[in-house]
Amino acid sequence: MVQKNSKPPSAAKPLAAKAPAAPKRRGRPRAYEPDVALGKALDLFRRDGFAATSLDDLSAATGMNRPSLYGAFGDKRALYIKSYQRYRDEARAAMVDIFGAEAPLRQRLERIYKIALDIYLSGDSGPRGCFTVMTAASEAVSDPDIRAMVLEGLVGLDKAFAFCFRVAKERGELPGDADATALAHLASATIHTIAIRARARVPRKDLEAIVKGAMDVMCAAAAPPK
Amino acid sequence: MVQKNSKPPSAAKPLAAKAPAAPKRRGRPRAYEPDVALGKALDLFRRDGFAATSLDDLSAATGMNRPSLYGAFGDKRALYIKSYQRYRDEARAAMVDIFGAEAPLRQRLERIYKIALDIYLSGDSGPRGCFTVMTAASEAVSDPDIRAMVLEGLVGLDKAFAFCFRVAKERGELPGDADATALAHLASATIHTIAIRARARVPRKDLEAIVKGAMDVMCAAAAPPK
DNA sequence: ATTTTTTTGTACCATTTCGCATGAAATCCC
DNA sequence: GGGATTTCATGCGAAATGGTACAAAAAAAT
Repeated sequence: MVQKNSKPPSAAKPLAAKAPAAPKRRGRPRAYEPDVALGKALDLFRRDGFAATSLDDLSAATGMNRPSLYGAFGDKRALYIKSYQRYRDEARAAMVDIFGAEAPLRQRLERIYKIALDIYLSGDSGPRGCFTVMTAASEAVSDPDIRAMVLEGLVGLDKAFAFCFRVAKERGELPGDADATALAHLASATIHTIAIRARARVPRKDLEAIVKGAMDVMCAAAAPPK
Repeated sequence: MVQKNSKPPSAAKPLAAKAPAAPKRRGRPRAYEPDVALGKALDLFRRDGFAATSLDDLSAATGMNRPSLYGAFGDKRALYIKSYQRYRDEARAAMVDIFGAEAPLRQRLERIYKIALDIYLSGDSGPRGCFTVMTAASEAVSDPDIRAMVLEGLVGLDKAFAFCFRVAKERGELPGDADATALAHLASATIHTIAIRARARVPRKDLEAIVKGAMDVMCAAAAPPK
């Protein structure tokens, strides 16, 4: 029941850093690091989904006993939501720089998909896929709050890609009549398809081939076939 | 505990129709129609996934009590697999004619996506998405047999689309240097993305717009921009 | 009518699940 | 040190879960 792997989560609260070192809390010190515990919970939820992940599993994985879990995160649903928020924050953080970068379109796409593959294929017990896709496909999507988060994640990705393609058009990397929105949806669809295939244990090499083919088509308008 | 909605499943065993009417079984007649029961089970699994669907739910939905369920289909996992097989059979049957049709590429794609949307958006309690995607995203994918089925479903769709695009190339609807495999993966990806978005309750109109944009891009090579 | 065969319906079992109550433990403040 | 405060750890309990035993029921075969 002791937390191993207490790697500092790199940035618990990057902004408005109150209490940077030791806030000197009053009672018994907690035996867990909320951030790493949430990470473990996220890992479990990603692997097994909401319903198939029990509090016992979560307790074992986080090193927290059930009452501590409950006190720290609330009930299972709340923990799931917090896990999902953390996932989105991390994924967004990993991609936001690239989406806003100055590099040419093709290069940005390559970087985005590389990160996506890294995220989807990591995991000790098999590839983990995309949590947004997992959640959308699970029964959790019947929960309006969770569904709203899924929708937000989906359109957020669409918008980021659309921004990319719009910038590329302005730079002349794509012809003026290219449909940035349609290309963005295709780019998102490629994200989704590799997330799904990763879960089915399609090897990375194959996924990379799919990504490459998709990029070729999406960037094709840049170099008209004739 | 009585099965309503005993609509004839249109074709229980279309081929090799043994015992067409009354095989005169020997014991007490069963109070359920295996085909409609399996359909109900499929509906439940599609809505809630494997883990969140209990035998009580299945029993209530099928009108069969638990021992009958067990006797007819085996345990929960076996029932899930049978449900998935049925789904795949139906989806394949709905699409196979179109994939092999003589119509021009664009028209065939339109028809395929129309059917996909019909499948994914139907359901009394919300859109149901694609069972293959659902299964891939669920914990059921850790089961090797189920994973193999998922993989088969994914590559089956890829191949069907690839065939479409290859035929289109031969007919001159696409330039000779078009990458049929890459286009097929994009076509599958479009299927996947609308399945996911349907679960998030994106309205049909929006999904149709996504499909249209994707088709425009995929068929773009047919009419080179210049 | 009796037997045989198949299915139904009820009830049950062992296990798991989620959530919480309760008391012990560890730390800070005085 | 004593009290206050926060957390840990054990474990309970009610409900749900997957699966099954067993007898009654319904039909055909004899």
